Amino acid sequence: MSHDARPAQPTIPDKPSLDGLAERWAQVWQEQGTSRFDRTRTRDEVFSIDTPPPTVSGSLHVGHVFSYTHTDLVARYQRMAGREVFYPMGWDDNGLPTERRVQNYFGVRCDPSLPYDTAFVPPAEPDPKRQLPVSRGNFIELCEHLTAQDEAVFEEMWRLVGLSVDWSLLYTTISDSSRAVAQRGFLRNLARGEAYLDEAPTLWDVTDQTAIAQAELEDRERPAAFHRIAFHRTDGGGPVHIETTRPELVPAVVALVAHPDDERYQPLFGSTVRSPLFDVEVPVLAHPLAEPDKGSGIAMICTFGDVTDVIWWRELRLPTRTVIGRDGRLHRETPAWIEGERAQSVWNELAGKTVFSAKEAIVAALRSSGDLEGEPRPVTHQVKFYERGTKPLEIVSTRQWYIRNGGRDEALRKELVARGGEITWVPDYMRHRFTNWVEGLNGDWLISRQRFFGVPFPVWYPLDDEGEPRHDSPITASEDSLPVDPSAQAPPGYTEEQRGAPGGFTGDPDVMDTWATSSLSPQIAGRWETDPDLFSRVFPCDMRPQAHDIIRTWLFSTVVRSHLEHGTAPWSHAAISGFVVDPDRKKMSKSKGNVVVPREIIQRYGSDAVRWRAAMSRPGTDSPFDEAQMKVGRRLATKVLNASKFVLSFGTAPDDAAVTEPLDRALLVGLADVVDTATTAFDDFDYTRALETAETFFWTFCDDYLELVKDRAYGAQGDAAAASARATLTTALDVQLRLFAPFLPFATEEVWSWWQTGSVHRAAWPVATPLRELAGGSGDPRMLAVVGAALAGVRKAKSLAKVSMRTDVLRAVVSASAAELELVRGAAGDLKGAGRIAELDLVAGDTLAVTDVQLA
RNA sequence: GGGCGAUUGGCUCAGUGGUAGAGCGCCUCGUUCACACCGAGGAGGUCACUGGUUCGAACCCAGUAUCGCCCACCA
Repeated sequence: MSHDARPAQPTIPDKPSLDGLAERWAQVWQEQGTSRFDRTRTRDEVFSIDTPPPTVSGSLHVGHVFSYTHTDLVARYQRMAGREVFYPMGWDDNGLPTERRVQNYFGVRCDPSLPYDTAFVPPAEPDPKRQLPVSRGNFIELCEHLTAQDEAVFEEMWRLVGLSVDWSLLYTTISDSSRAVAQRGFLRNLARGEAYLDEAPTLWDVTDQTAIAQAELEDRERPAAFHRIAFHRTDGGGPVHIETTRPELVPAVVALVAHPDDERYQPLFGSTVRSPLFDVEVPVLAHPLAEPDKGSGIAMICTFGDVTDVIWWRELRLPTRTVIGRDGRLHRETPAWIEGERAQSVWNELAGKTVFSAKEAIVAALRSSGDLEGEPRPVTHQVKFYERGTKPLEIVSTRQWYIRNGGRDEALRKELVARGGEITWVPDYMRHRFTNWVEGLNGDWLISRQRFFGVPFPVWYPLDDEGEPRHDSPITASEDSLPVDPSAQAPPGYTEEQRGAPGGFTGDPDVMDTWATSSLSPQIAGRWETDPDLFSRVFPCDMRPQAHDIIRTWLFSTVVRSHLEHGTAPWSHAAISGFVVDPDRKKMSKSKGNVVVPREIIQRYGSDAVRWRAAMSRPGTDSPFDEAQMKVGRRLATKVLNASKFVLSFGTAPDDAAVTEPLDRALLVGLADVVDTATTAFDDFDYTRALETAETFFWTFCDDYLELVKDRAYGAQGDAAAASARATLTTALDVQLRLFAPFLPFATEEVWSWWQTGSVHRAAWPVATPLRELAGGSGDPRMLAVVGAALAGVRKAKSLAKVSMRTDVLRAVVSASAAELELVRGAAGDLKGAGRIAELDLVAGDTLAVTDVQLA
């Protein structure tokens, strides 16, 4: 309250400006530790936020700015409301995106077989077509070098946007402590049997040459063609035609399959057929997944053309005949099951070719052998891609690490759905995305990646007498040795000389997927197991803010890890942001070229304006980018500066000044209601409603209240009436600045500095009761609206007469109901002053109207 | 195929049972005594459609259509 404040000598600029405010105040907040977390506060006093660590290898677009601003709005509110806010920032710098950026930026690629080169310097002019092979150690150094640069740019942006994070809590996902957390989490999973190694068909990206998890898939439409191909019955019957979009997989066929009820094929069940060109004998089998109305109703099962093949292969216990390698090309060697001169010569045409070229070659061969019936029939179908990839995924059989996530376990799946149910979702309907995803899982979580810049698995494998690794008995690192790098350190009980030697050991060559680390962000930020005191004060967290696109990845995997390790949901609230989409409502993406660069927008309109626009997009809702909206936010921020300057120009009232005038009391009571509404809204994470409420009131305050009382505040109605106005003005300003502080941190802090001490962001969130008390327990909140309407009537008369608003009015008549007239009468002096009305008559009427306006 | 959301003035969106709202844009006028990064006033909508419930429906129920997003084992 202004009564408590001890205003410093106000130093108000003649022409207040938004320019440069962000840079100036961001600097001050940093120096004064305005957002510093006090870790001595108890858990119930703390509001902890599990901030999304942005991927630093990309560039920030305006959607990131909006989403992170949403978090900051809540953080600033909670801090003012008295909670000690734990608000860290993290950089997600490990993983494939960083590797790709390094490959392109420096023109290199990682070759783990090379030795570390201490004198290595990256090529001066990277040749994108000819990537220079570098050792794993040099490659990782380049990753670290480039991410450090990127992170500095990100941090500068966040300061400019005004995120009130405690930068002393900054973490990176590739740091020693994050690697230790990820490895510890993994070792715990392994010890409890939740992590396991399995050799299985795996979705494989042939470009990056790594396994991919279900959560990273996306379907894309691709043109394809059905090829109708003849298989030959071994009992001498006529040909059996299958239709396939992948004729290049004919050499990988292991069976044909039709629906058990399909009468057309029932006679064939149990018999065998021979594949065209290769003459490989395969059984004809029945399985309910085969759909009679698809293609010819009978399909060839290959190892592996798609995920259905994998299911058939597994359930029908079929052999494995892989023809596509990890590089996406057909094997160079002739597979063992391909025998005979003709089969061999066909294979020679395919060997080493890409899937695309092999398809052309085999179609030509099928056509000349007469096994292709008719012409291929073009279709469009959905093909699985790695979400960051450019080529369709293949399925290859590999040994990978998995973590149980309910994908193969009904009981665990139910537990995880229940955990999701414990979380308060903002908005609530987002919980369906979570449930939907969990219930649709069809396998465990594949966490290993055949890459380099990531967290290594803290395990080694003993080598048998032939030097072959024994994957069934991994040697694990001890927790106190973490982080470890099994490619550079020997396991307990071995020496480095035994690496690779028979009877010795070999390190696990893989790294964990990014999500296997970032799913532990609460544990990383809260320093799990290395600082139990801190962890107990921040975990489980109060809030997980994030966008809706990564519910299936980051949100879900965090729930999995927390459930398995701690037996709890990781947070009480999940606040889901929407996207900023382009004006055509398409998602912004670099490839579409519709990305809005935040720096330019911030420079043009200012940080507060951009934050205002972010706050106007409600949780979970996508909103189109519209530059015109930024102007509205800028106008508000400017108005705050100018109106504040005006209010303060009246001077503050004496401490014992009483608010006596009915209009002043009405304003305070109305403001008290606004405070209640905004507080409730913020408690529900509904920052948009909090802003709208405060903003609507503020414009009424400026347009009507300020106009009505300024004469009185100057002293036109005597000292007591002036003191009442001044006390109301300063109190209302003080409260409104605090209401706006989360949204417009820079403009409000600037004004605050003119007349208050300390930061507005460490001031208390306003409460309603003192406002109502200052209003003397009375005050009719309708009064301002009614008197404002009467003033509008006078303005309208002047507007219609096309005269200045400053034109004097000789006489005006206000007609209204008795109750309304009573309200107008209470502020008649103010109304006459604001309208420049000499004589004001009040007469009874049905609805409020201003008539008989006689202009001078 | 399953799920979720949306459909209100030219645009972006509030409004969850009681006489259609805001901002932007548009039109008119004013203005340098807080604010031209300004002020005042105005025009503009049968609330996607069809039924139902109700004294009363933008709002509740059932269905339809269109759009968007998420998910799915489409050879």
